[in-house]
Amino acid sequence: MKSITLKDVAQKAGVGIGTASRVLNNQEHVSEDKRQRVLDAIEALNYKPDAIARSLKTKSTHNIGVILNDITNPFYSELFRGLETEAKDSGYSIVFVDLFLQGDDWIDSVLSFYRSKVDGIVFVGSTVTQEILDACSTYELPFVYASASLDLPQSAFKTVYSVDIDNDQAAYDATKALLDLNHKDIGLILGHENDRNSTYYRKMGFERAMAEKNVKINPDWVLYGRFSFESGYDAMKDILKGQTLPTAIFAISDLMAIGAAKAVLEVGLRIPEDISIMGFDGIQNSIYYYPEISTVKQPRYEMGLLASRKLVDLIQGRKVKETQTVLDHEVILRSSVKGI
Amino acid sequence: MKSITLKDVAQKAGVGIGTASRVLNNQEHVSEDKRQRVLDAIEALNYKPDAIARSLKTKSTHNIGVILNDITNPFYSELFRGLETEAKDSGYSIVFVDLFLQGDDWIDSVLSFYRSKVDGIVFVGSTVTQEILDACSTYELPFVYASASLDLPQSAFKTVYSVDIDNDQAAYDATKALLDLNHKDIGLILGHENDRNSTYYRKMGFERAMAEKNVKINPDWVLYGRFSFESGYDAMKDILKGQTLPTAIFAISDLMAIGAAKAVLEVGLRIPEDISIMGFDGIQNSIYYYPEISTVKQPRYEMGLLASRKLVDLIQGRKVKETQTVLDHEVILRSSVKGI
DNA sequence: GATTTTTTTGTAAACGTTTTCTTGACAGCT
DNA sequence: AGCTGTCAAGAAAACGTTTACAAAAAAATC
Repeated sequence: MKSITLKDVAQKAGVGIGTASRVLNNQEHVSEDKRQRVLDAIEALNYKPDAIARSLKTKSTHNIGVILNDITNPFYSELFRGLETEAKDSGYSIVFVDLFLQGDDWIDSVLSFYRSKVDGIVFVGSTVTQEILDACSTYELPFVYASASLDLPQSAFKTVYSVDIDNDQAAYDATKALLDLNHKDIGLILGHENDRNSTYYRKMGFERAMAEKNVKINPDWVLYGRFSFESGYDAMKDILKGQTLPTAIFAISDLMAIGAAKAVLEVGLRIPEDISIMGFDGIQNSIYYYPEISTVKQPRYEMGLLASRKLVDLIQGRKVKETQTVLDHEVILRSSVKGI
Repeated sequence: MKSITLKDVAQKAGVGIGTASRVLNNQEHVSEDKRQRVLDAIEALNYKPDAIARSLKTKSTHNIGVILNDITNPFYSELFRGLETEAKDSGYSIVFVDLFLQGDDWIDSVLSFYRSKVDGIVFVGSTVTQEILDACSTYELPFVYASASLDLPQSAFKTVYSVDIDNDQAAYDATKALLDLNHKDIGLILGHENDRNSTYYRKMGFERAMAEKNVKINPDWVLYGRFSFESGYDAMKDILKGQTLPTAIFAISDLMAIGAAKAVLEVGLRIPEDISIMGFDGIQNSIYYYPEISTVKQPRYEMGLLASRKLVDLIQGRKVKETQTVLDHEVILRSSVKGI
């Protein structure tokens, strides 16, 4: 079963292969007469151009590589949806890698993307490191960061395109919301300990808000997790073992907030009467928990969409207006939080 | 910046391009001497073979297309993880399409996969239709269904490879568990109404268990949702409006079960004292809800893994032992359920 | 009507591999 | 020494496009 090529089309239409190609990519310099003949032939033979052969010539696969750490985390899957939809609309396909089970080796994935010849890469939720920058630069791969913080000397930033919220400010706002409700004993559940990404900046925002009101931070109530249900649950268990308890918990992911909430309820304490819970991300889940989890909502779909759009602009050599896009966040108070 | 090709390598090594290629794909018939020279040249030049050019010759991209309906649904994202990991381990990359926002047009995606020349396709959660079968057959694309039911005359099945649980039996078992706890007034929250996929079979299992115990089904308590939190919540709201209430709810996804649970708690009823809740899928979420949601656990990671493995076997022309693989499910009773 | 300019067209050369052929070398036989 | 068979290796064709180039045709100019 031989597949039909452009040569067949040209033959059938009685034109040269060059002309057929020009019609296919509707370029100029072809008479109306022949154009129609070629179009008819394409139709008649049900010809579909071979993307591989085309890529070989044009050096463009119309594939975008996406690397992220945990597609199972609703925040990422919702962001990813934005990415995918927008990419599709621009005529690009997504080649996907989840690093969760494959060691956190971002560089290796970049290499593998280079080998498979994607047109560009979106890094989701990764810290920007010099190493990654270098890799992308040697391979001449355009790239965009989504939901990622920039852990580099300011000078290196110029070339780095990203879409994110202001994590410091967002955490500040959330903490402030709790403080405004007269909470002073606030626990903090963070992400990965050595992470210079969101964990780092949200911690800063928390500390800033606390300092501003001259509220002491109890180090026993500041714990590190891994953004997951489980880690939030475990962290809260630890806190609950202590002599004194906080009146509010700020977990920097909704998943951890839900895990923490479960731990609270399990020991017979009430939310929000005994302990208020504040999450982060604004995933669907947070509304459907009972009680509803207060949160800092990130525009995750839009974040993915913009990252995609930015990368496509970069790939196609269009001028990109903003290098770093900072989207708005929103503190949403729900029944998991009450004042004292 | 010119990229280095095999020709450069051959030149540097002082051999013909054919020999260089043979070394690259470590084939036979090349002397140890030259082999080493070529290897050195590859190393020295940091040569990376061009996947596109290779694909053009070999007619194989080492890409696998995956189509699913909602990556945001944890059941799918967890299954997807299995898929992705296993594919990667076999040297394949995943090209991903989520149909959620793009109309449920599976055929269109098949066409687009054909154009982009994937080596095979995994359909996740789709009903097997003749249309899809035909499309894959005309395009000569190997494919595997994961978590999908087969809505076709038996004769057509022979060619269809799939990995799933026995949905009818699983729903039967879950229902039976409730019946064994003396529940008789059981509500059922299903998926999409006209779906001939899991909704259909799980409904059958439910009815079978009820019939077996001669328990009447109250049609007011049988509602259709869309597998999401929201639809479960809405369905439960409807049920709660009625004069009489069921003592147990069986929702055929954990997301809907959680949505339903929220509706129950919201009106001041208790779980499980007033109403027991049973979900389906066994996602992480179900454990971290409070109270913990009982469920029918599907081996979703394994399901993805096996689907991947099966497809790769198919692509590489290996003999595949089972056409239809049926994995074990497990009814897990947790605190959302109690007897009466 | 001859010349120039512009447009259309087909041919052929890429793109970077794999693979088929052919040749050459070398060893193992009589 | 001649013959045969095996193996190594280079040259060249192929994969299906795009595109540069040159030739031909058409249109425009004088």
